[in-house]
Amino acid sequence: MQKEHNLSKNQKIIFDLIDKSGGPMKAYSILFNVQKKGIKAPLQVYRALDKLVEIGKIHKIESRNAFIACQNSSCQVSKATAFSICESCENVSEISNSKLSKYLSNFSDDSGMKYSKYNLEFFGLCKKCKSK
Amino acid sequence: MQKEHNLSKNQKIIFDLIDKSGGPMKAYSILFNVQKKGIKAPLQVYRALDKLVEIGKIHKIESRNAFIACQNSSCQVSKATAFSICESCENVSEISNSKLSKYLSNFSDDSGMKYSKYNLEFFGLCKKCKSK
DNA sequence: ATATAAATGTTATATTATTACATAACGTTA
DNA sequence: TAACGTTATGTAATAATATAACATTTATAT
Repeated sequence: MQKEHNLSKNQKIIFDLIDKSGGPMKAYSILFNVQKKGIKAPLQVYRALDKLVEIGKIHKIESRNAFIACQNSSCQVSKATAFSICESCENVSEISNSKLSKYLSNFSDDSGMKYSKYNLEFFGLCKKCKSK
Repeated sequence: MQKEHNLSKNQKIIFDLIDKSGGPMKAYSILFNVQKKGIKAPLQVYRALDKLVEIGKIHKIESRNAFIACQNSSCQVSKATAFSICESCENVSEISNSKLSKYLSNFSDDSGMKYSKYNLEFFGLCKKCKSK
């Protein structure tokens, strides 16, 4: 069970925006969209994003410098994330596949390193783009 | 068998630097280091980096905005990459584990999307940092 | 030789993210 | 409720990462 976090004002505004957008959003696009709500500076956005990432409400798509709302209600606070990214339309969706997450969470190689976190990004063409 | 690529002058200079460094390097640190060799502008660095990534001689560590020489002689031109990253000392190494790469290369979910590429980054503490 | 593609050089600028510092709101517990 | 510590906010400046646009040169393949 995930801990309830009471989002602050800025955190709520920014989370709602990302969540409603249904896809990944970039920090300065978020900034532009929330200026009418009084959030005027990049740092205000980045601080909210940092917190939202920390508590697992959003994830950063590293290869795109963009942020997406967590689509996985049982998300383990961003410790194990996987995304599929269409290289044509840039659609992103979160993969929740228990076999995959088990496999990766338990993965260990011969380095003797124990991994506490991973992020996986798959790339390809989505159905729509493939059929064009 | 990997195709031989004849690196251009700038590409060679930049690849050699990254390769000799033994770890990930950031673009502007590369720029600083090659200025004595006549490479003066960011774009010259980024162009060489783009090409080196394209042909699989280096990989980008997305979560760190850094570039590392491919440590895997049989690397499939950057279509399938996995790294382990120490969150304390920032040491990065490329994971080459055939089971893992087979598993991920063949992975497909119920989206009907066929993935042509993936990048996986594991995070944790390396042996040295763990024992501190 | 000549056409074509690839690489280079240069300037300017766009995009992404953080530092530093001051203030306000919130939550606890004495 | 007052005092304290923590978290969040506001604001300005700047650092770090990356690309656009354009001119020229070098390499490669007929």
